[in-house]
Amino acid sequence: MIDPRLIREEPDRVRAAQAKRGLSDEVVDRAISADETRRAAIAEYERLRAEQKSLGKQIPQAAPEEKAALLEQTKELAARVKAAESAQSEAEDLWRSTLMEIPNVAADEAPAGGEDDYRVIETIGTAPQFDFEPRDHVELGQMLGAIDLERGAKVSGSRFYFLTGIGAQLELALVMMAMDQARNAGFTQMIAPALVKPRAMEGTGFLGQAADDVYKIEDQDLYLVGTSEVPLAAYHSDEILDASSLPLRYAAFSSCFRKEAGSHGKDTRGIFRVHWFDKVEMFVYTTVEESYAEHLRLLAWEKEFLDKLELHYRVIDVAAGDLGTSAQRKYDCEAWIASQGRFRELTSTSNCTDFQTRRLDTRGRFADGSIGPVATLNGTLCSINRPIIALLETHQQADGSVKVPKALQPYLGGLDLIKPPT
RNA sequence: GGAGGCGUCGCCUAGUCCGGUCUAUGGCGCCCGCCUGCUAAGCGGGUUGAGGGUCAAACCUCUCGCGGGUUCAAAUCCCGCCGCCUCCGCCA
Repeated sequence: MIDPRLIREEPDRVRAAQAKRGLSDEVVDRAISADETRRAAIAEYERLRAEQKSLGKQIPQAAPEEKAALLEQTKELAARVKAAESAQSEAEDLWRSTLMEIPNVAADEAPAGGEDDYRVIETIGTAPQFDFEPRDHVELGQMLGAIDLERGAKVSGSRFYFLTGIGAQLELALVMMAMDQARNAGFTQMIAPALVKPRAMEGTGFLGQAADDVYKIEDQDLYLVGTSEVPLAAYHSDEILDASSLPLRYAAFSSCFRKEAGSHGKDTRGIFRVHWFDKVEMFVYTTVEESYAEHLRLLAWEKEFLDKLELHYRVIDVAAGDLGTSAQRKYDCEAWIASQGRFRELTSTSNCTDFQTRRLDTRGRFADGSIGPVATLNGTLCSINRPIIALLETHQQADGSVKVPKALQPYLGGLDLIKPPT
């Protein structure tokens, strides 16, 4: 949720932000009028309620002959208070739900426009050159006994898979490498629940435009998370954090589930776009002022991880219209996927400023004793599947074997070359 | 899943049976001040959060796990839910 004061004090800034994302600004006018209605309703209710309270106080001391008249009066007033109260809460609900429709105000620096309007910030390394016909990860995964797609489909349906043998080892190695890196950088390691209550989903902004992508548990008020950003953002909900403890840096491992509705026919081959995968995610609580610098640090940690995997990748500044509800700015790291001849998203880091914390009621108590908003940021450290794809395709050899990047070798028991099982 | 107990302003706690003066008691911690060469002790004051209102204030409203109900009036009575604890059952 954006700062309600923005609507009242700088509505034009919000209108401009909507336009930058390619959204209509009529919601701004609705929010302004909902705010006015709400404040009028509050004033009316509070006026009646104050009257009711003061009359109520007179009743115990009232002389018996006055009592009946007083009771009559207060009884009538009670009905009006009740009506005013429900009018007030109705106005409050409308105001809140209108505000909730408004996504975070994109950073001035974020490019305007949609998915294709990103700006390339930098490109690292060069595309691998092969003196043979390179295989894609599906073929390599099969040759190496690492990925079993047929049985994944048999057991769970399309966009499911088993990681087998060296594939399973690769996941564990990547997870450990990511977790070690995070811990060394001062993150607290976490294993987070993959099922959450509506509050957590709503609070992180995933029940808005992304709702179609979210699995809901039948007959229960629980959702499967698409990222551990969700449980981590809700982790400190309803809390006031001591600002001197900031930044709070968490690195969580969890499974992630996505319906991938609306992407039928897209990336159907292999394990690039799947309904379930595991991920190590960085999540930070910090001050709004520090969040911009922290965002660059998260990006640096993502790059460090990709560097260790010796991948060719680029960093893009995602355009406003493609930011998602909560983000103020987002950088994606896209690795070169040889079989596709293009860069594809492997990791992503977002600065959500105080958008999520406002919804989830997480605040900070600062050195001067004041209480105010704090910011959240998230960043993928390792999304497992896609790094495996990039790894296999980038480091493949003519015979189908795959070189293991130096940094990953210790996590595979010193293995430097993955060979097809004999 | 069954039975019982509990949930009060950072922590502990009084109040709940018997509704109104609860504007929620006291202690700890914390903050400010006084005092004392320093420190400690002592003394005095402050200390939930949100919203409305205002130039700022004053002031007002809400907040005793959450939601509803009864009532002129609810921490207190009634109903539902959630969480925690104990025991039993089941289970990885």
